Parts: sequence; C-alpha cells; structure tokens
Amino acid sequence: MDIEQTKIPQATAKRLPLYYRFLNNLHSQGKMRVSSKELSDAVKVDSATIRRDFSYFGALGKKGYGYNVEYLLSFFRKTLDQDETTRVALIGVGNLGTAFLNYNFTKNNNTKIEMAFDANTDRVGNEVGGVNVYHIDDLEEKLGDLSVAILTVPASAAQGIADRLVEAGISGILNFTPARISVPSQVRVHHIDLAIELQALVYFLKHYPLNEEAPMDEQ
Amino acid sequence: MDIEQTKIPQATAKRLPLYYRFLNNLHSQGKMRVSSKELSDAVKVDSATIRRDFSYFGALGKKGYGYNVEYLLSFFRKTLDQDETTRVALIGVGNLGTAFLNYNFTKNNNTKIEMAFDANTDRVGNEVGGVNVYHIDDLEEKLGDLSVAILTVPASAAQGIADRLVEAGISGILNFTPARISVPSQVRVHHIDLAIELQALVYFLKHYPLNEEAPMDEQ
DNA sequence: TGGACTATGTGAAAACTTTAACGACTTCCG
DNA sequence: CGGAAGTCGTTAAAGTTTTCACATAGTCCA
Repeated sequence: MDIEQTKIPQATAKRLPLYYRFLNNLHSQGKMRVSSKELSDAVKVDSATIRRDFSYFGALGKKGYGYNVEYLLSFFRKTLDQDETTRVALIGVGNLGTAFLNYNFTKNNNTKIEMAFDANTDRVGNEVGGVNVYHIDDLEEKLGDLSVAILTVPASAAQGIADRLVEAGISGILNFTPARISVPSQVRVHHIDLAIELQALVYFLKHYPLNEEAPMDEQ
Repeated sequence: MDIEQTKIPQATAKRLPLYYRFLNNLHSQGKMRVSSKELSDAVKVDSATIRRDFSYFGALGKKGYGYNVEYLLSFFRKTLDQDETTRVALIGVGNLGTAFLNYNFTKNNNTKIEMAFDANTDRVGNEVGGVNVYHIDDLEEKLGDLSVAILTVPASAAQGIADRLVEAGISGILNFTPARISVPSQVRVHHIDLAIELQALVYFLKHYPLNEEAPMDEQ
C-alpha cells in the first residue's frame, strides 16, 4: 500500500486533490484528453510542475498527445483512496461548522462527515446537512472508529477537545481555531486560520509588487 | 515604505500574522519577555526558523535575554501595517460568509469587513455581525475604494463576481470557492479550498508515516 | 506514408526554505 | 565581581520545490 508513495513530495501531495477535482469536471464534460498546458491554465499551476507531479506516479501520459482523462482519473481515484470513503467527525456546529456540514464533500471526495457534536443543547438532536448533531459529552461514546475530526469550536475549547479526540483514538485533526493545539507526534494536525489568511493576503498586497512578477501563491 | 521589505521570503511573511497574534496574547497577559524557544513551543515553528524570520527585520532581540514583548509587538504592528486598518468587503452571506462576519477580525488584526453583499433578497438589508448586507447588484456603487474582497459565494458565481470586483478596482481576493478564478496579473488571489484541505489531510494520514518523524505541516 | 507538429518525462540548474551549530554578548546568581 | 547559563544572530549545510530546456516519441494531416 505504501510502496513508492512515501517518496511523493508534500508539495505534490497537496496539489493532488486539486488535480483530481478538475479531472472530474473534465470527465463529466465528456472530455477525453487533456494536456499539462490546459491543466495549468485551469488550476493555475505551472505546466512543468504538473508534469513533474504526475511523473512521480510513473509515465501516465503519452508524448505528443497528453493525458487520457479517464485513465488519469481512475489512477488518481486509486491513489487518493477515493474508493474507500474516509469517515469524519465535526466538532462545533456554529456558522463555520454548519458551512462544512452543508458542503457536499462526498460528491467529489469520498470523504464523509458522519456525525457532528456541539455543546449547545439547542443544536443537539438536530440534523444539519443530513448529519446528526450529538452533545459533546457523548463524544467518546459515539465516535467509534472515526479517524479524522474537523475542529470548528471556539479557540478556548480547542485544546481540551483535541485532548479528548486524541484519547478517543483520532489520528488527524483539521483545526480551524486560532489556537495552535498540542498533540502527540503520531497525530497529524493541519491548521487553517482564517484571520491569518486574511492578514497574510493584506501583507502581500502591501509589500510585494503587484505587477507581472507578483509571486504566485496557491493553496 | 517598501525599503528592504521586499526581500522577506514568502514563507516568513505567512508566519508573521501568527507571531503577531501570539505576541498580542503575551502582552495582554502582562508578559515582558519571551525567547524564541518559548515562541516555538507555542506556535509550533522551529526556534531557529523564528530567529531567522525575525532577523530579516534586523536585530530585534538581545543575546542571553530574548525578545522584549512590547518592543517586538510595536515593531510588528508597524510592519504588518496594523496601524492602518484595511477595509474589506465580503461577497456571499451564506454559512461561511456569516462565520466570517461574526469573527471579530478587528480585535487583533486591524482588518475590518466594512460591507457585505448577497444575491438573496432575504438577506439584503440585514445586519450580520455588525455589517450591512447589500444586494449584489449594488456592488459597484457601494464598493468605493475597498481593496480586498472575501469571496464566499457558490463556485458557479465565482468568476463572474471576480470579474466585477477587478473591474471595480479591487486588488486582492481571498477566494473560498473551489473555482480557480482568473484575474489580471496585478490582482492577487489566495485560494482556500476547504474540501481540498480535508482531502490533503486524509492523503497525508494514509501515505505518510504517523510516527515521530511525521513531516510537520502547518497552515 | 512522410514529415511537421505536439507534448511528455526528466536531467540539471536555480530558487527557496529549513535546520544545525556556534561565536558573541547578556544576564544573573553566589 | 566572576563565572555559569542562557539566547541571539548568522554562517553554512542540507533539504525541498520549482523551473528550464530538450531529447524523445507519438499524433495527425495531406
């Protein structure tokens, strides 16, 4: 399962879902082939980078032709483990949490939010975006073998909940709170901090040239 | 204004808001000094990286002592242009948009959402998180000299709105839609794609070692 | 079928980022 | 006051990512 794949650079791995989604679009539009140049225009990643990224998986294209959409897609589906849906829990059904619950992840991603938790009893028992909301007190009881959690609680609650999630056996946390949580080294945390993203954008605008050569930044 | 600053690496620039926020916390806790090691533990960035980051701005610390919180903070305030509030518009008052409007950016960030727009007449005329919601048809009329926009509309509307924003003179867009929008080169776009973040996390969990040596990845 | 065209895959270089290591200077305790 | 401990700022090395540039091999039209 992990043969070869460990060698794929992180930067590449982060772009895979992007490629995957765009290929999906092409496929549903009935497009049969695509070149690295076309992909580049669509996802705003240099075409050489795309070719390099793909090449980590072997020779997926054909010279003078490009890539076969169907083939590439089925290859990526396997690689991204799209066949096996990853079950996810969401903690904190505020505005941001609700946005997530209403986002149809399963459509393209084979990632499904299975359950949600909240401390507010008004929200408990409801169904949001087709997902049941349980009380946070029942976290350990309900969580089962879910391995990924999305954390959309207030910052002050983040570390406490994270500790409980770790204790309950979670292995990945997508942390949307400004708190930088501490977890054992075998648990992976990705931070997405909305305020920082906004501030960083503003900083770049003020301090980096706005012209032709403005450094690209995606992600 | 731009003297020297242009040389600061992008990777460093992205961490500045993080440092800034933590220093703010320290300051309000009455802490007078802090070392790169303490900062490192808190924000989960290697201490050598922190010292290197700071050093781009000159010698801000003192050997054998660390950094003076107040001084560092006032320095960053200037550097991050915290003194001058950046005025922002938000387009699309759905769940995600609402989450933003309720997030008190101004508190730490001197970034303020001044107005919001939506196509849904039920939302127009309301006030969300203290921000007036206008109809999207009035975008050009109301926008004034705002230079940054947060895009939280459905993906299908993203490019059209982006075109209008560019036309209206916006210079930076924080794009939360899955659509990769095209803009002239003098406009800066940062993409934040929730589905991709989740998928990337799942990919890393499955393909990268979960032990001591798991590659760190923040933001 | 032949030849112009197209677009991949990759070696090599460049660019960027992180990390290790340590000299130099401060602090602080006894 | 003197020496141990602490911590910065930075040089140099290692690691990662992007980009260039082109040989190679397949396409496709006449």
